[in-house]
Amino acid sequence: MTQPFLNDTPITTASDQVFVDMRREIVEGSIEQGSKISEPELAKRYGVSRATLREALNRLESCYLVERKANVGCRVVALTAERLIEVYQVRSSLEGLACRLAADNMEPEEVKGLKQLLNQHLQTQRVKEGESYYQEAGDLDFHYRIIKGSKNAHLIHLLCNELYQLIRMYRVQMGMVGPRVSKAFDEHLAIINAIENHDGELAEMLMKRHISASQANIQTKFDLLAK
Amino acid sequence: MTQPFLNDTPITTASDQVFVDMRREIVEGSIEQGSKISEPELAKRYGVSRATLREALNRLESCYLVERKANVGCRVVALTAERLIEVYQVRSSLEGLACRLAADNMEPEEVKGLKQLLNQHLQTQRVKEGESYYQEAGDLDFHYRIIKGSKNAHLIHLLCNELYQLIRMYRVQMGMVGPRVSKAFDEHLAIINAIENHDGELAEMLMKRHISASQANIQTKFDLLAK
DNA sequence: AACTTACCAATTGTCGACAATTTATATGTG
DNA sequence: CACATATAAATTGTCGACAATTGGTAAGTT
Repeated sequence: MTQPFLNDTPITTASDQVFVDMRREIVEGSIEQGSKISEPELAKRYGVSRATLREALNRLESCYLVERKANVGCRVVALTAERLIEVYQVRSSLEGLACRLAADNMEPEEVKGLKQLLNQHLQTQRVKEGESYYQEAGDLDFHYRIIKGSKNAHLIHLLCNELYQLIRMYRVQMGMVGPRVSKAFDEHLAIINAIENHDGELAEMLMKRHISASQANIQTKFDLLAK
Repeated sequence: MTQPFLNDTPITTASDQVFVDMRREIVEGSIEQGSKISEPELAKRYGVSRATLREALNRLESCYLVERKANVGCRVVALTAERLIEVYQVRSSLEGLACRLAADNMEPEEVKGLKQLLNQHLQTQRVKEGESYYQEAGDLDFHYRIIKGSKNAHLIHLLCNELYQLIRMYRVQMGMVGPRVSKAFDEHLAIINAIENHDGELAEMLMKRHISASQANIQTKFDLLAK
């Protein structure tokens, strides 16, 4: 399976490696959300100089995982309910656009691959009940392929390289509850059909709705924490 | 008048200054589009070390004005017709969203200010025929205020700090032709009315259409160059 | 005890130098 | 002469050290 949203760009330089490593740690939560980042400490930990670490921090800032203040320093982004809403409003709009474009621009074999992915997804889901990892990766791959199907390089970059890391962070750290899985499957199916019929308007609407449902799901976690 | 999209964040550090200076030069074209950037050369020119310059280059990359390749270097973005389409598809989607949100979230006095701006715009336009600078700034300010009126911090950052510099670059270097001015005024007026009536759906649609018209206008320039 | 001020430690910003990589030039071979 | 190879120059990536700024601590005043 393609590894979605884990950046297919080759890791050539040392700061690339630090960037990828830190990104993973932040998304997965082993570097805690909202925590302050000490440049000397992390530079030592990754075995690089501060210059290299700062290069990585800049890249992390570009994908919204850390926030910087001049002469003060860096903090890991905090996962708040407010930010979730803001980010998902943007995501819904952009991925709706991607889906509409995909309905026009996806190649037949790409659509075919998408269908195969969904079948595979279905089988995996049946066999491994409760095991959420594969479902997670499968869902990401689904979105990933549609975004790429838009053939809009700017949009692809914006979603895959910049925004999706933060979305993954919410999903990984807040988690997804169970009953959503089968519903998501049906929604994915409907979206594929719309794309196959080149019905961009419908595809966009279905994708937006699908993402809204996903948002509501995560929102639940915040509501539970607040009570 | 508020200076839209020229970043209200205070300039504290040296790399801030270089970033702002270079940004202006790139947007205005005095650093040519598509040209290679030599770090040693520019560092000397701005009187800073390469580390400081590279910090600025990272920020410029975040707002899509330069592109980087590992071990190769930096190039100023090239203004192509394809990219224009891609960027404006994204802009239309996001600013449509902003406009819809603004219809719900703008304070009455903000709407009032928007109307005043439009009146001011009208007068300026009558007095200074052909003088496109004020019209340009006025139009940017108009969009700027609506985006801020969305009250979505992530969206505001995305549009004002990241995307709009590239859009300004197209506008400044490709230019806007004449007859569009008065039409744009009418379109602005219709958008304000929709916002005032809290008709988000209509406001979004009008904004998208307004931006499409703007795109078509710039597209004309490319078509002229191609013949 | 509360508040201000001065100092100190720690952190970030910036610099110049070195190492690694790429690009251009020159040399050699079919 | 075209092409591949090797060498050299230039550029980017990385490092360690110093300067500037910030946040906290302690001393001092009312």
